[in-house]
Amino acid sequence: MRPVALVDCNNFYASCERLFQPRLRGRPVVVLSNNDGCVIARSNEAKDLGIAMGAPWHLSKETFKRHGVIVRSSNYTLYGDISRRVMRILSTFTPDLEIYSIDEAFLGLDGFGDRLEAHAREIRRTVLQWTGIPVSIGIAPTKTLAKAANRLAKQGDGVRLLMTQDAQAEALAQLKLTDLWGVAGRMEKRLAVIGITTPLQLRNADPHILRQHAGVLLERMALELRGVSCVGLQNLVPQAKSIMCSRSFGRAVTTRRELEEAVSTYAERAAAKMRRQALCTATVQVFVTTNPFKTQETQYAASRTITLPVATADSAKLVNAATMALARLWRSGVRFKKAGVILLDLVDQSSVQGDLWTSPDTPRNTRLMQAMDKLNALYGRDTVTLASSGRKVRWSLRAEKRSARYTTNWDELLRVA
DNA sequence: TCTGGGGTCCTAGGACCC
DNA sequence: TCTGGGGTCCTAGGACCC
Repeated sequence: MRPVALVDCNNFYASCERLFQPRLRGRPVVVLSNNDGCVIARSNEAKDLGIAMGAPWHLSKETFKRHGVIVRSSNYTLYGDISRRVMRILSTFTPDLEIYSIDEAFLGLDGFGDRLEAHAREIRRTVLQWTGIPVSIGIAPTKTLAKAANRLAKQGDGVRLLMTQDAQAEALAQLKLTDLWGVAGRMEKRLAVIGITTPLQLRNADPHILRQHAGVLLERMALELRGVSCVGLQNLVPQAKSIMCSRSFGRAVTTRRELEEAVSTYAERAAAKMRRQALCTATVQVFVTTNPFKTQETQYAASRTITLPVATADSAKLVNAATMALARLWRSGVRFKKAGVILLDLVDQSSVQGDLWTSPDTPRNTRLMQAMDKLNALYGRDTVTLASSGRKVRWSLRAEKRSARYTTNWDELLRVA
């Protein structure tokens, strides 16, 4: 049985804010989302006041004031920086580290025998001492159980082991279904239909019945709750599969021009983020929604996907595609509240290459520069590399998974472009 | 007036092909 | 009047996570 630890920073954003402002310690602190829209982090004191995750600020301002709640706008640059420091420390404790989110990591802890708990306490002490961030650690044979252990660790003294069947059963008996990793409101209702209302019932349920009525994820979860590991540790950071940029509007948008401007900006930002990861794509999706909180207003939510003939990392082409997708979503008279652009089917720019033959009549350097110019125009600046031998120029870009083709035929390349 | 943003995975159903 | 069936691919949408 290979023990897995989940290390989770307590109230991460709120703890980060406290690092540099000691006066925040011991007081209720909340951190707000992007446009100071809603609560995305709470200190324990704020939780004790009953402030809910996701609570809209404009509805709770008065209550916050009354209780002396300290409110901060979010500072993602700071949180990212502190996160990297915490993760670096964790990486010194094990070679098996999976950074799961900005404030959580799974650690493989093989070979510690009965010193597991002492080791966990050492990790906890070190992170706190070196960064000032308090963490909780749950240890179990599977990730799902480690998650549950972590939740109980937070209620206790910061470390919780669930390495035996007895300990696991006792722990699951203390939790609600929705405390489990992967069960939220909708799934809770679906499980209730087949008579499952507690984590222990889920653990003991027939996996085949679960798969039929609640999907393959729940089947896997039941196995994980029994201590059968189905979700392995990933210590390599996987390549992104999609990159998104989206925003809610401060007020409803009703003109096509405004909506187009917003979507163009998002497409550019998403493309820039994609290039930073040396990826490119042929698939651009745009989505729009009305304000779901205004239930008396007519609701509209839709998305459209455009597939380009060739993959690219070039902003202009992606913006163009996004605009085309938006044209199919536009409806006059609709009060748009949010829009976004998602780049899908991302692939490595360097994973595709091709050969082209240049004219022997021009000097080699000129030929290369001409080739580079053409490829840059096609795929976006700095996304193409060339290597030449004789008249042959090998260019590298990216492979396209489904829809985009690549070709070494200049005419077709230019026509497509 | 004011309710986040960035992801992953799964599935239902339509299009299309033979 | 009767009006295939099976397979794959793709899209949109749902559910969940932090």
